[in-house]
Amino acid sequence: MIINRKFYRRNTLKVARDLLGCFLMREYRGKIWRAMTIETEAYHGEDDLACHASRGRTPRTEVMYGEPGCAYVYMIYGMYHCLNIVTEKKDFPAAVLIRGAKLCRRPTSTKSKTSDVYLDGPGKLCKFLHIDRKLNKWDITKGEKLWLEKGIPKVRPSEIKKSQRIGIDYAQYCREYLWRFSIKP
DNA sequence: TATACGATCACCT
DNA sequence: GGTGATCGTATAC
Repeated sequence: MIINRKFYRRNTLKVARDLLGCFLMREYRGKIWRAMTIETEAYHGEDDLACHASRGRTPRTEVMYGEPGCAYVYMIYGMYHCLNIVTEKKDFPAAVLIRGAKLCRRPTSTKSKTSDVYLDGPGKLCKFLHIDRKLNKWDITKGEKLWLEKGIPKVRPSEIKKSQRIGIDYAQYCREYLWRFSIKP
């Protein structure tokens, strides 16, 4: 079931947690890839010094102020892209960074062993799924090119690990927020 | 116009 | 543990 806009128009931390165990779907050149989200981070509002919108509305951050359920894709370090999902009501800047996912593949042998491919890291994830700036501002509630589907069963709170966000040492006290969520192995 | 640096990763020691 | 690749963005001039 495709996740609708109402799901994203909620508190960013809740969306970040609830996106764990969901399926990230990517349609590219006639193929559809499916990956289970296993790690996310929340970036919430102008008061969050780690959030790109902490310096206000700019051409780059504009998408985060728009309707929830859109993709915010930006280039980082000149060589990687990061995929975020815009959350909260219009005009409140927030997004969930998809940091990691597990590709769903068919068994490789008759012993029914699956070959798990981990897209661990936002840059690697985007590279594999061919996600780049062309998908910035893309509406991910349409079920085309890029969207998310509900995971079954839902991940239980006891299976979710909280920790500090990565690579935001500049964010002062905000670096201590436990806004990184991952599924315990 | 110029410059500093980053929501990363691969590779090195 | 550390560093280089590489360029869009924000900020300063």
